[in-house]
Amino acid sequence: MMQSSPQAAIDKFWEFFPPVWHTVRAHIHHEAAENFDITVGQFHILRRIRGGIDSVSKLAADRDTSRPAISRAVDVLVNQGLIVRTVNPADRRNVQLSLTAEGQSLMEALFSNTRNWMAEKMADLSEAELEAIFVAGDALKRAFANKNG
Amino acid sequence: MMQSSPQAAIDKFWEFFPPVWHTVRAHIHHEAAENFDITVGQFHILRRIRGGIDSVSKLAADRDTSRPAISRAVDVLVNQGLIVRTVNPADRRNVQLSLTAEGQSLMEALFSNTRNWMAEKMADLSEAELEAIFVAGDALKRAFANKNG
DNA sequence: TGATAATAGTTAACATTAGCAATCATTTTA
DNA sequence: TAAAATGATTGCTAATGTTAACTATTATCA
Repeated sequence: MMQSSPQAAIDKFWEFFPPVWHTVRAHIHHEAAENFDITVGQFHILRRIRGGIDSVSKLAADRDTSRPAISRAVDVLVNQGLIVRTVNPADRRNVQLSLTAEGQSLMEALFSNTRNWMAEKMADLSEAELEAIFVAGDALKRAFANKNG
Repeated sequence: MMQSSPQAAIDKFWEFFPPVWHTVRAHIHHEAAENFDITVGQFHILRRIRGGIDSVSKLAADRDTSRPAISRAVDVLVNQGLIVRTVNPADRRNVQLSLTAEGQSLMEALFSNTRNWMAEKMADLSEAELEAIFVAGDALKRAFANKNG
């Protein structure tokens, strides 16, 4: 094959990454708004809290946004009953965020919904292609998903 | 290997796709704001115009956003001298958008900058991994990047 | 110890950007 | 030709982001 120079891989990246992410994001946007009454931004905050990113500062760092923006978004989610704030007794400045039972079941429903949709879309991928997603995913994560952005 | 079920591939997708995209987006955000004085949203509009998506309606459809939002963003870019509006003589309702010389050179500089940054990041990927990016990219594009989002 | 700095989070004021509804001009359809 | 549809823009309102200032708590260090 011998087509796989880094430059060509970068071209390929720009060919598939934005449209694929856009499609997935659009699906979540639609589902989240239509069936679960949350925005994509809220979804991504809930997703991170579910993944253990449990403070305003960590969320702000992880999303590359300001603390005030997160603080307000958290306000809304608390009022919606999806997450709770708990003061950390070990450091009373720190407010730990966690999903409520309702928040958890919402996320599980939304994830399961999205997984089913993705599984349909990926149904006719070959074994080799699925394997390539593993290899490429690990490679890209190693190359890009590290601390120094 | 035999690990490559669709379900496992979906897990992998969620493991690498958001953080990788976030890192790339953060780099562009930083470069675009710091050195070129445009926002990420503006960058993505310029990128699409550069790719031949040349009207407000097409941009709105491609970005899954409203025409008014695009129209106003275009206003800003026109005032910045990066794009021009040209009424299409064949259909005078249609306003065709194109990059000015300045817009073109800005995009070329930003792309080249980003390519260099990506090439550094991807420098130590193996030949097999680069090849996997091709296969996985085509597969994901086929699965997700089609008209019915 | 006690003053000072640093950290976590929130609030305030302001700017940007998004959305929907309505409008204008132009083209297509019946 | 009259009515419907399309492309683009503008007015108004809501959501979201940013910086600066403020409160409370913890860490530093002279």
